[in-house]
Amino acid sequence: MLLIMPAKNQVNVPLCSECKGHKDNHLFCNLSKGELDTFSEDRADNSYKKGQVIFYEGNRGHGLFCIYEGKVKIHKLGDEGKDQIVRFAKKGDVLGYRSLLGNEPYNATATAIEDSIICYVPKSKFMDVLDNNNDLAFRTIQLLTNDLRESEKKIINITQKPVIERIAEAILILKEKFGLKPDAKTLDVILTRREIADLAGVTTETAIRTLSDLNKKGVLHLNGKQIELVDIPQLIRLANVVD
Amino acid sequence: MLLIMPAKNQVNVPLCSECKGHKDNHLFCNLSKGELDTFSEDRADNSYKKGQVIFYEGNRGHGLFCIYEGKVKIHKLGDEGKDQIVRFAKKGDVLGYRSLLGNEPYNATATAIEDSIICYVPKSKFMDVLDNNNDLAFRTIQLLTNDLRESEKKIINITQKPVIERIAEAILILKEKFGLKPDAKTLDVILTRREIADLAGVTTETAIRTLSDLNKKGVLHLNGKQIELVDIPQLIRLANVVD
DNA sequence: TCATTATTATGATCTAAATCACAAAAAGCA
DNA sequence: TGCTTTTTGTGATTTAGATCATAATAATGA
Repeated sequence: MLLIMPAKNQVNVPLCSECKGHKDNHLFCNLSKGELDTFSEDRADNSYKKGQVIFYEGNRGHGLFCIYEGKVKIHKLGDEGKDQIVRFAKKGDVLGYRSLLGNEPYNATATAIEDSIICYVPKSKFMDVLDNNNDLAFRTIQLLTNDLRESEKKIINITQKPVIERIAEAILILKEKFGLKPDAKTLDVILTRREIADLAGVTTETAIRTLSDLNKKGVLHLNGKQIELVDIPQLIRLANVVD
Repeated sequence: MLLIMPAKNQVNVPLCSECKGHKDNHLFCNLSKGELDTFSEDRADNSYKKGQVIFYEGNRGHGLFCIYEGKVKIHKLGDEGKDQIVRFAKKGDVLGYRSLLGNEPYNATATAIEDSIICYVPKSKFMDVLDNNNDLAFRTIQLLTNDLRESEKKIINITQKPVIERIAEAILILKEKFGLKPDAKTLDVILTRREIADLAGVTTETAIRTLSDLNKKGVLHLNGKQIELVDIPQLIRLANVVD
């Protein structure tokens, strides 16, 4: 039994109002400098090593997590050790808002999949701003509708698609979320085969075999944990994405 | 090919401000009489026969549906005719808010599973109220977090549980949503075996066999489409619900 | 009312993916 | 550095549930 303790070393993170993380249609993109400064006032900036848990399913949260640097998986543990990855989060993404807003325990566990720096903003600070900012409420609704759409799509995929299509789709989900390295081919994220299996909802062995299949077919090129997308159109055809 | 045309007969439905549908923590429970009256102004009250479609996945909505009377299934059609029921709605429930808020096409199809009367409120009326009512935004967020929690739970169930547990859970979901008849035993909803299969994510044959199993085991008593819950504790144990 | 279509039911067969079992390679650690 | 643990990889076997086939029953509608 390996005991992982969260590393609570303070690190150097700019003020929320100076942070480059929230641009485009980020949850916080329309907040005023003043509102963002409120967040910084009582903020804790923690660093997490790969494998460390940010929060556990079933526990209650009292604040919001915002990823300054790094990558995180959101996953639910079933009975008998099976794990299902629900979604990923990366730099700029906000975690834990759902449990905060619904005032309910975390519905899933968040674990760093690489060394990460994650800011924690206490509930009260966020709620104060939310109460007086309709745009923030709208953007929250937007985030939730996105998550819900993806979640419902996943249900269809898992019930109605054979393994090769689910693995293909898993690879495309990773491409969508984390993008490709400068070579424009290799996925910019490192996962174990087990994690890919947990994302696609299959066993590790099946994921390994299927990836190896896609490698033989020339759709992917596997280089250890590096996954190169050789034939993206074919990958899309295989994933047979409905929407 | 059977062509079902929506029945657009006007029926007698009270003003929104007089409607008994929104109590407890209903989405509209805290709206003022004035706000509710705005909804009535431009409302259309339509009746749908069992089997008729309220809206189709992929189409765009321009308003909100509120069920005055009846029951509805929300479902997604996969390729090759397979269908997955995502959730149900009944008297008082609001439909289509997600597509409205996210400004995106319907993510699923809504079909009446019994004769229903459903009110339609145009988008503008709803948005006008939402813009000036923070409580409504909060309640919307609440609805979304609930849906999302259920959806993610469904993913775990489908990937990690054997069929008997999924069917048991499906029956419990129906009990939760539609309750029992005055006899306190029989589910207060009529579904085909195929629909129960579509809810649990299995084939019709498997659903029939599994229900028949539960019947033999004395957990359920099947009487045509009437399902009597004989041993609820055992049903819960079987469903092995995680939360 | 009878004809047609949809639904329920059950048995036989098949198969995709899980499980089991073991070895090699890689990663982590003292 | 060598030692332990984790991860990857492949083959053999099993099995849950899908698929196929066919009949009986119930619902629908002209």
